[in-house]
Amino acid sequence: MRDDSAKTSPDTRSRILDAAEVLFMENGFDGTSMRMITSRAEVNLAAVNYHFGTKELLIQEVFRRRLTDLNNARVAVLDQMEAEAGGAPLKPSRIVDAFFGTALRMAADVDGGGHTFMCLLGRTYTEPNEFVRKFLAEEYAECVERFLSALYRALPEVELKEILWRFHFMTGAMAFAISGLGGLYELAGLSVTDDDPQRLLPRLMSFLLGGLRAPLPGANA
Amino acid sequence: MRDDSAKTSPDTRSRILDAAEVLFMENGFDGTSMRMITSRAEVNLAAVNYHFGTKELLIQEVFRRRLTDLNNARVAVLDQMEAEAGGAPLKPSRIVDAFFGTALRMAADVDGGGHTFMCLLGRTYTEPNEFVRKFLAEEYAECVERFLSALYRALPEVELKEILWRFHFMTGAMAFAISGLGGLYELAGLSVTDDDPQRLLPRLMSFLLGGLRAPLPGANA
DNA sequence: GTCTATAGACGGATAGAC
DNA sequence: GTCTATCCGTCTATAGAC
Repeated sequence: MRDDSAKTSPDTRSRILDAAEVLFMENGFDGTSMRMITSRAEVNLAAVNYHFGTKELLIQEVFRRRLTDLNNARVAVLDQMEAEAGGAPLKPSRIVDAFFGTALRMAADVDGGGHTFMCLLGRTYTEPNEFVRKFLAEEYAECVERFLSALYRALPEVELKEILWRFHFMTGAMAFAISGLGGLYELAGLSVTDDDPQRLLPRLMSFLLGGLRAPLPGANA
Repeated sequence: MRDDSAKTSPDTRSRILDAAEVLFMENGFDGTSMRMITSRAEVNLAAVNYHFGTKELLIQEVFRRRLTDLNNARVAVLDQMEAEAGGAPLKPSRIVDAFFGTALRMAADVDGGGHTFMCLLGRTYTEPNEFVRKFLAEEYAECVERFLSALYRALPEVELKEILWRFHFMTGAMAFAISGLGGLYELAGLSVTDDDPQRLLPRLMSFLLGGLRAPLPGANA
């Protein structure tokens, strides 16, 4: 998996990452102590610092491990579609699916931890912690730029700034779709969580596309 | 303001709440210590426990102080519209504006702290902390129920469960509109934050309405 | 690589004088 | 109501034996 020259025991390292992922998702970064992580992973406390150095670096690695794959997968789908289209603009629905659908399909993988990770990611989007922010921005930069310009070619009548905003709104809707506070409705006798996960993707997709293609707000002020 | 029998100095109490609001927004609950709060508020450390008891109760009061007003304002607008309509269903756009527009107008109040609070709220939506969750659910219950049934009457051809989901997605988009990770695009030479705040409301509104009225996902499986 | 033990700072909460 | 001083627990990180 990794080509570090120092071939560490993959077991300990991965168990730490898996435990940290779950606990960060459930309790946040500050709400999760090294001791909680090591006791869940059943490794020694000092092992974390041995393998990752500091808590901050551990957090980074929790993200990097999955985010690299996710964004590579997104770009790969986009590459493929653009190659097939041969210069013609793509349909917005296919671009949206390549970005948000890929993430949602990762979130559907409950056993492999994809679901946990996407919950964590959704939560982290609104965490203004400085260093996490910086790190995510770097990890996302390439991928986001590719998708924004694909959308701009697909919707030439829409200003780039408008597309940026709508991409932002779509990200928020997706974050909530995965990790949002479903419990808000429980008191109304309703629930959003005990639903067939298979239907989430089409539900979200039609919402996102409706929003993306909505009439533009009133003329330039 | 408050009719507690113990008439405490309003100054100290409010200064603590104001300081806590900002710091919770910037650093989260676990990332904010009592000492950070009291030193920002320029009050004594023991004053927090004197006025609020525990940190948890302080957190609750930070939310309760503004959320009660916000949700009352939302319901008041809805009441007014329903009274004028005299039994006829309302336009979805007016319902959406009553709920999300009211929040966004609160978020436009930067000096009075409304902006800070809405950022905090957006962040807290994805904070799975058990007791905050419970508290928010109770605070929201009445208001959300009112708006969901108003939407259901306005869109009788849409299943209630579908409306619930779309309300959820809309909430996510709004949370990001206010407090989301705008910095994700900065590396692409773009920005979503240095924009005219006056234009946010119409931008978000057309996106939300586009999503709400989007064609329903494929037939029942 | 893995362990024990501990340093050293900081957390929430409180006792008790004024 | 406001203050100082302090209890006591937990935190991250590291030193050093094995």
